[in-house]
Formats: sequence, C-alpha cells, structure tokens
Amino acid sequence: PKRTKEEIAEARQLKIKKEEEEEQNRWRWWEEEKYEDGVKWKFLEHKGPYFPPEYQPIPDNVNFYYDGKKVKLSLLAEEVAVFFSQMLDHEYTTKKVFRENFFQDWRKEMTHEERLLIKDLDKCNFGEIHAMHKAKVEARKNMTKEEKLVLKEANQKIVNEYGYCLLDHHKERIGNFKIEPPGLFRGRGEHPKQGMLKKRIQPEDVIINCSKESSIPVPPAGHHWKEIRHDNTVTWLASWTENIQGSIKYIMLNANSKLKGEKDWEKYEVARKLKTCVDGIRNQYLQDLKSKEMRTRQRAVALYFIDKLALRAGNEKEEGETADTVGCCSLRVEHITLHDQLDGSECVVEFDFLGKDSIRYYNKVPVIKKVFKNLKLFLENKQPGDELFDRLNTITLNKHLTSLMPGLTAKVFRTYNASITLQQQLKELTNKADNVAEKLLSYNRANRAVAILCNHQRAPPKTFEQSMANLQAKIDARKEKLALAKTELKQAKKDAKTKGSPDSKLQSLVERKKAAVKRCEEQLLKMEVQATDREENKQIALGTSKLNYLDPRISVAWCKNFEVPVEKIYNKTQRDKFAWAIDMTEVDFVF
DNA sequence: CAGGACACTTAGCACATCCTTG
DNA sequence: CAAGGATGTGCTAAGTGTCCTG
Repeated sequence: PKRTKEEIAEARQLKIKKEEEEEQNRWRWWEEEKYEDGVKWKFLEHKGPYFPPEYQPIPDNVNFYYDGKKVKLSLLAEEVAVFFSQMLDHEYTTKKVFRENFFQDWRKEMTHEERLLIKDLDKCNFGEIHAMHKAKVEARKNMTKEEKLVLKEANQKIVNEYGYCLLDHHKERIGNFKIEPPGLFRGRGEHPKQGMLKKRIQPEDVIINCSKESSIPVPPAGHHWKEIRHDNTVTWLASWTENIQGSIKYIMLNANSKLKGEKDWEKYEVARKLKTCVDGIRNQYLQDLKSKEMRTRQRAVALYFIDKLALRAGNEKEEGETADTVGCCSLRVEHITLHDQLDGSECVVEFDFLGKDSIRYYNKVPVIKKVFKNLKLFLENKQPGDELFDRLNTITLNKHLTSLMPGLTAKVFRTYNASITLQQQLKELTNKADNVAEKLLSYNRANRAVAILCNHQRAPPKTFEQSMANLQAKIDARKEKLALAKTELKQAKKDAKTKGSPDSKLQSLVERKKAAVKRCEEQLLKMEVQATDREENKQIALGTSKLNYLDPRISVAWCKNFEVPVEKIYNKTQRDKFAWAIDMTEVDFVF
C-alpha cells in the first residue's frame, strides 16, 4: 500500500501541474477587443466530424424469426431490427405509437420480398438478437483493466484528432465532434414520432464550415461533403439535416470556448441591464392590465406570469410533430384553474401543464385581483383546447419587450429572476461565522430556490431511499461514537485532576480526548448537513440553473466574500466554462 | 405578416468514472 | 479490493428567437 500511496500522491501532483499549465495557456479572450458585429472568427480550421462505425452484421448463429420461421434479413433491414432488439428491455417498445412508427419505418428499409413476408410486428421474434446484445453489454462490463485501458486510449486518440479546432490562433475544444449514430428516435413524453428510424448520416449529408485558407477537412475515403462553405458569421463547424423533424444539427465548440463564453457573458449583461429598468417595465404591465385593448391586457397578464413565475415564452409548435407541451403564450384553457378562495388565500391560479421536455409544471399561485379578473375574462366562452391568450404570441410579446429595452426578450426574465434570486438568497442565508460545510449548505439552498423557481426537476435517483437510510445509519453510529468519546474525555479529566501533575501523561491524554470529541462533532455535523442537503434535493436538479441561469460572478464574489474555495461550488468543467468570471470578478461584484 | 429556414441555448437522462468505505 | 454510491460527462432532444421571403 505504501507504494500506491506514493503513486497516488504523484498522480495528484501531476494533475495539479497540468492544471497550472492549462491555466497558463488559457486564452484570456475577455481581455481582448471584440470583433465587429456579426463576425464570429477570422480563421477556423478543423478535421471535420467523426463518423460512427459502420454497421457490423450479426453472426450466422444469431437468427431472426418471423412467424416461427428463421429469416435471413437484408443488411439494411437487419440493422434496423437490431436497433429495435437492443431496446426490448425498455418499456417504450411496448407502446403502440412507438411500435407502429418503428414498424412503418422498418418496412421502408426492407427488400420487396421482405416486405411481402413481414407484415405483423407481433409475429417477429428478436429474442436471439436481444440476447446477443445483452451478452455484449455484459462482456463489456467484465473487461479486464488492461482491455479497458486499450479502449480508453483508442478513444483518447479520436478526441485528440477530431476533438479540437484552431480558431484565431487558439486551440479550442469542440463540444460534439461526433456525428449522431443511427437508431430509433425516442422523444421525451408522448412524442408522436417515437420509434421512427433516425437515419445514418453520410458525408454527402454534411456541410463543412471553415476558413478558405485553412486545410480543408478530408471526407472519409470514397465520399464527398455535401458542401464546403466559409461563413464566419456563424459559429458551427459542420451541420446536417436530421430526418425526424427535418431540423438542422450542428457541430459547435465546447462551453469553455471563446465563442460560447462571450455569448454567455453577454447574456448576463443583458439580464443586468433589465435590472436597471425592471421597475418601469413592471409598472407598465400593471397599468396595461386595465387597458381597453384585449391584446394589451393579455400581454400584460402573460408578462406578469413570465416575470413572477419565470415561465418560458411558449412558442407555437406544429401539431403532430412534437409532444404536446406549452409555455406561457401557448397556455390553453385546461392548463389553469381559477380559485376565488384556496387554502386561505384569495385569487389563486392553479397551473397544471407539461412544459419543456414534458416536465410537469404544477403550482398554486395567489395573484393580484386585476390579473385574476382578467383571466376570468379571457376564459369566457372558451372550451378546453382553446388558447388562453388568443390575441398573443411570442413574436408580438418579444417585439413589445425589445421596444422597452434593446435585447429584451421573454427569456431574459428567467435569467434575470434566477440570478437576482440567487444573489438575494445568498445574502439572506449565509453567515460569516459558519464553517465551510454550512456555508455550502446555504449556497445549495440558494441554488435550490432558483431551481424551484425555474421548475428544474429530476426523477428521484433510483437508489435514493437506500442511500438516505445508509447515511442515517452512519449518523447514528457517529452519535454513539461521540457519546463514547465524551465519556472518555470526562474520565480522563477526572483522572488528571485527582492524580495528575500538570504536565503528566494524563494531561496530554485529556488533550487527545478533547481533540477526538471535536473531530467527532465536526464529522457528525458534516453528515447531518449532507443529509439535509440531499433530502431537500431529492427531486430537484441544481445543475441546469447553475450552468445556464446564474451569473457566475455572483457565485465567485460570494466565494471570495465568505472565504470558500471556488472549487467547492464549481467542478473542473464548470471552472473552465466560467473562467472569464473567475478571472474578472472582484469581491464587491453586484449583479 | 405568416411561414420556414436557421442558429444557438437549455434540458434531463444514461452511462462512465471516481471515490469512499467496510 | 470490491461494492456501492457520488460525481462528472456525453448525448441529443427540445426549447427560444432572428432573419428572410413571398
């Protein structure tokens, strides 16, 4: 063990050194002058996207059966059958929509003969293919350390080759340099297109974007790119059109890149600007609640929700293309219930709808009388399925907002309210006298307040109850140990008093016992704090707000103020992403 | 001014890896 | 040193919002 300990220490040293080096080499783009409007780069060079491996046909001893009879499928049909087989353990392969979409798309990949034969999904037996897949997963899990290392090194090689680009003399990490592999589409929630075949992307589908004078990426042998363009007003390196929704997918830079960082910084600056005029805007929409024009009133109520509840804008969506989800402007009659009285409050609006990612938004909110009255008015003569705000959409709403402040759109309110909530909560919850663990609990609680505001939910971890019980058991054990340590300390003190001379062994024993008690108490507190934190976090995801809504400068300033190392709240990736904020933020930063 | 093309941010989940602990 | 939990990463879907066109 001595050897390994040294090795560990050495590895740690190396890591620190590497990080320091990285820090030295970091491109401090935030100290440079910005480019003229619209220009994103002057020079861009990269290797193009990395393509997933070709389909490997199943071995001859693995068979597919139709209606009990062995059928050798064509390569294309087989590949799609394998996609389905791999998912058989998932509940969604039992769903009607999924199965129908899959079967329809699968038949398109079949040969004429196959299509004539295979007419009923229920008569298909994928059992052997499924078993083969499971065996493969198992085998991968059971690989030896050496095998795993070989795999890891191979992956690293790919990253080294395709994972970086050269942007204006600086090496930047690419966020997603891999082309998405083919498979069966699984949308979130009740997606009408679930089960459809997501097709394999060929170089012929891919547009490359780079500098004219750079070394142009070479397509895989025997292939050519769809197009090579040199557009420095956009940030993507490659793009293709995906076949499920017909939308464009992009290969872009990592969050720690200049292009992403600068945009992020800008976002928070816009939100800070809103801070300076939010009072006026609020007064205005409160006035507008009384407007003669229905349009204006609807806009005012929508803004009230967006501001108070941090709802998303709610763009229109094409029916049948996506799951039925809504945001503020697209709320329908059935999504709210009005209560004149509820739980001791007046004028309560009960929201119940599916938002982005089909995450449920459920909230009971007391609102001001004028808003409540307006809502009643909007609901008059409407049926479930009708729009609540029939004279409003995100385009007109955003047009109005931009007229109030340049750059202002609905989403800025989410950023603003999230960041301002964090700042105010941190102020309220943090005590200077607390230790680091307690301060971190305060930070997490402030973070949590934001996550709740923004409705960032997660499925409770599968192992939640168990791990909670385990922690509680540890706490109980620690309590016992503490009690024991305390009695021992008492005894030692007693012994020292009765028979010890001042500097005897007994005296030092007292000191040691004292230290033991203290250590025990600290450990107990830490665990208890951890338990509270975890319990409160059961169904709440903190990451999304931390990464996308909270001005990092608030957190950095808080760390400096309360002497909490910034590594305690941001991991390595997050520190890289927020390097600009960590570098430039002073103790006195105010959002 | 609607509709579509486009570009970019935001989102949760599955999986990989790391770390602790018995 | 393995098990099991915590933490971090990759993936890609699902939003927002702008711009252009007819």
